[in-house]
Amino acid sequence: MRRADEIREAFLRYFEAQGHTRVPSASLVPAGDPTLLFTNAGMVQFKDVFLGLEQRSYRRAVTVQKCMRVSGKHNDLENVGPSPGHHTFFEMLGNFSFGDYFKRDAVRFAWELTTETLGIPPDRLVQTVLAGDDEAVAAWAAVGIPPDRIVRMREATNFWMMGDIGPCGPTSELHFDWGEAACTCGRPDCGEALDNGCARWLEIWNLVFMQFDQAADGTRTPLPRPGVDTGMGLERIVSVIQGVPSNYETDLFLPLLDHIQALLKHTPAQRAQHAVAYRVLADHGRAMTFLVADGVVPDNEGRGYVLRMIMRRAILFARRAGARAPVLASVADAVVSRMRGAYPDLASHQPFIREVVGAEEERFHQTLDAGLGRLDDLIAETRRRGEAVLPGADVFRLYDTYGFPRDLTRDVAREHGLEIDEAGFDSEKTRQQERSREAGAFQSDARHRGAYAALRGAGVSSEFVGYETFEASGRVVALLRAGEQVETAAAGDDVEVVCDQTPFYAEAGGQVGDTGEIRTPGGVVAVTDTQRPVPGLVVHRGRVTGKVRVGEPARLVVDASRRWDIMRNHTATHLLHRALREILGEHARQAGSRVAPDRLRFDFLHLRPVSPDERARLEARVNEQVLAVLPVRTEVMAYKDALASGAVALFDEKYGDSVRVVAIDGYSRELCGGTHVRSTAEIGLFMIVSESSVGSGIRRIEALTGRAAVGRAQAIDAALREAAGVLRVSAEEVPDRLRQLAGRTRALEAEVVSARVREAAPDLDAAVRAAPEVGGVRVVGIVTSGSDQAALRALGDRIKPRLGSGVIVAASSTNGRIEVVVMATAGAVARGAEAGKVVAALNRRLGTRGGGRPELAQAGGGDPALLDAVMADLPQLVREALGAP
RNA sequence: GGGGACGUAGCUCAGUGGGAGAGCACCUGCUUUGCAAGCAGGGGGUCGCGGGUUCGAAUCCCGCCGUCUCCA
Repeated sequence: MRRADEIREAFLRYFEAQGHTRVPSASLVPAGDPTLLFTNAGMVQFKDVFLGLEQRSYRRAVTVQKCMRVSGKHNDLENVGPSPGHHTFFEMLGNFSFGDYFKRDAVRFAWELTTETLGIPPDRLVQTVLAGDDEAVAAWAAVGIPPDRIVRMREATNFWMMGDIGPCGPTSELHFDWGEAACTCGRPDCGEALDNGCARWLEIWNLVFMQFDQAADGTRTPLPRPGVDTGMGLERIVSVIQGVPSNYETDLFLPLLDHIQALLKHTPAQRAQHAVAYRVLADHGRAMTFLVADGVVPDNEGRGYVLRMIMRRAILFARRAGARAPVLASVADAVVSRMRGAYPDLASHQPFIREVVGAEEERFHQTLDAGLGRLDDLIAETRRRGEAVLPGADVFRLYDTYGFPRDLTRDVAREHGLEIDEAGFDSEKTRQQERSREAGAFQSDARHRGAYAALRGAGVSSEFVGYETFEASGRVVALLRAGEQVETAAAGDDVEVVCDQTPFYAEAGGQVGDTGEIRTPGGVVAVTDTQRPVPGLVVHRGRVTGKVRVGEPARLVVDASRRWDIMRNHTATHLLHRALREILGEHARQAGSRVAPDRLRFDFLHLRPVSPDERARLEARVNEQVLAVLPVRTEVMAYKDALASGAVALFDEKYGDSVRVVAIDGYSRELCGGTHVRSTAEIGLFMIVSESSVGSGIRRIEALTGRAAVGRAQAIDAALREAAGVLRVSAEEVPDRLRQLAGRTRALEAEVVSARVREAAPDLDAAVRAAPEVGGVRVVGIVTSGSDQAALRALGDRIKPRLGSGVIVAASSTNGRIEVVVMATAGAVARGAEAGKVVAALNRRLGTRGGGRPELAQAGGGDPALLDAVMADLPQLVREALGAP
């Protein structure tokens, strides 16, 4: 038996021996590809190469690619666990030809590798081709497979397309025959040709021959330089070679299953009983570990949401298998120790993985606890109604709004002898799905790149010379107006200009595009933005004055002071990245950035807010590097050499085989195509202006450098001086003085209320003594000025105990309007003297508006001039309120 | 991208247009010295932020921010 690690390495070595370049696995997060949630095949990182948009220094490549598949026609999350061969995360072995070898060699390599290197008996392998692909049949014949043994299939299984349009072609598949005993379909003619899902036949390798370019109308034209893209699932080939029918019985998974058994303290019998849960934990554990290592953190949308779903599913299965304590962090440890040999960066991210995973597991338990509480209420209510089924809408709300899983609801309901309305739940869920689908989904970006891809295909390209200079001479090689190629552009036109060389930096890696001017003999284009829609093509966007023509010489001049601001911010971004990892921990990797002239924005992985102390240390640390006057150097080297030298690569960026490294002497090394100052001293000053959250697990820092930082420092200083002047203290004393004043203001406000009450106090006793009685209810009226409703309430509260039983009307004329509070004691209310009724009567006389409850009512507005007369007439008013004559 | 819920004292939360609350925690005193001690008193709040409606908004409406959650 051969170990999976050996098989993986044997694959890479075989193709290296055949002249292939070993290319590292790309991140699970596809670089700059909004059409794809995760890298789901080996060819993803070569997509632009196949599309002819990108050149590599090699024409043959071999990879072991990390892949995620969570949804699609062949793979739904529900299958993972019950099925022995489905995974969310897997490794794809692949070899690629970019216009180099084609069918004959691809077939020969596949045959040699499987039968000789891996030693699979030839008679256990079955070949399929697309019906009519004689070239493929001939290729197999060349390695000794009789054409009558080759299975011809339809386009549905043996034709591959990247999307609606673009490269596509026939495929040839290699299937493994587990033998008659493995047959599950039971048909006498059981064979691969039936394509009926029989377990006897296992697809192990798919060879894609990229032969055509499909247009939007469905027509296919032959590609000038056809290529090859193959994919073989590592887990499957290992199961074949190790002779086990389930991927989970290979040495890729057994150590994980053993670890889980120890974690759950299960006997072998219990392990067998919970086989599905074990598979789910092992599979999802791998997916989760690799995703977090690639910078994905649990979230409520996009990739992070998929990660969360996977983790929660794993936790639920663990619970079902008897787990009562957190398990995921421990599973992640097992994955790291099993896979760190092939993926060394797993180990360096282990602390962060543990933290992310542990926090998510804890959060899910909170969600479950909260949901259980709501479910208890729901069950009690259903029983009270004498029903035996929980309504589908309620069960769905529990799931949709509170994240409480349907399966758990069912389990708990059954413990109480109740069922759930499954059909009702389903129809609610269907409705929600329809709503969401209508709102749109991911869309392809292939179309709008069409015009640029055509230019590139016609041999148009631009060389960037802006690392060394802000000005250059070139020639206008293309003009676009409204997306169409034109020969000339006149004054006022908004155009896109392409020149053969340019000092303008096109927006990339978070750095914004340059602005400036392009001068030609006949006119000038004021450039407001620079973009690179496809590799190798720089597009200047701007408005024409005069006239511009294709073929004219051009002088390209970048707005230098703006570019300097950008360069200061970009170099500062690198310093900040390094400082973050020093101070917060190595997990604090970049998750996005924007480098503009007026500020820089930097997003990074971190699970907590950055404390004021950490923020101050970050700022100080970056400024230390500025003051150290460190030289900034760039060099171009091979990708793997750059990584070996310790350069930081970003997981959401895409790199060719040759990369540029920006090194800040002795402090930071990053792969980066951006523009930088020559020495950190040129940054001048670095200042953090804000720290915030942009989603779970990701924080954002915004900062300034150079001119902007100085301007801000001056503005803050001026504001502080002004405040100090107003407060008549030194700048340092401002915070203490403000605290003191705020406290004093609060005390004074309280004082005013009690003073008003006290002031009125001598009158209170008199007023109470003089209070007339109307219909058995004593009536106290009191008028002040300048009191708000809170003060009037306080006044009423003082009168109440002296009165015993009765109605109190406290009024005030304040700021040209009346404020009234009416209180009625319980006894008065019992006799019909409700505060609300009294206020209603007052409203009629005073023009105030308001109301309230029987014990307390308030009103305001009205005409203060009427107040005294009306208050004198209070007894009559109360009489009306009582309904007496 | 679409939907739902939540945001009130340090914590957990109640409060559906009329006086900002409870439990726990904290402070003081008394009592008691035995397991979540008791009693009395007290401090602590921009009711997420900003608009609007209203005589009056924690409460209703709009926008924003944040958190949770489902779907794509």
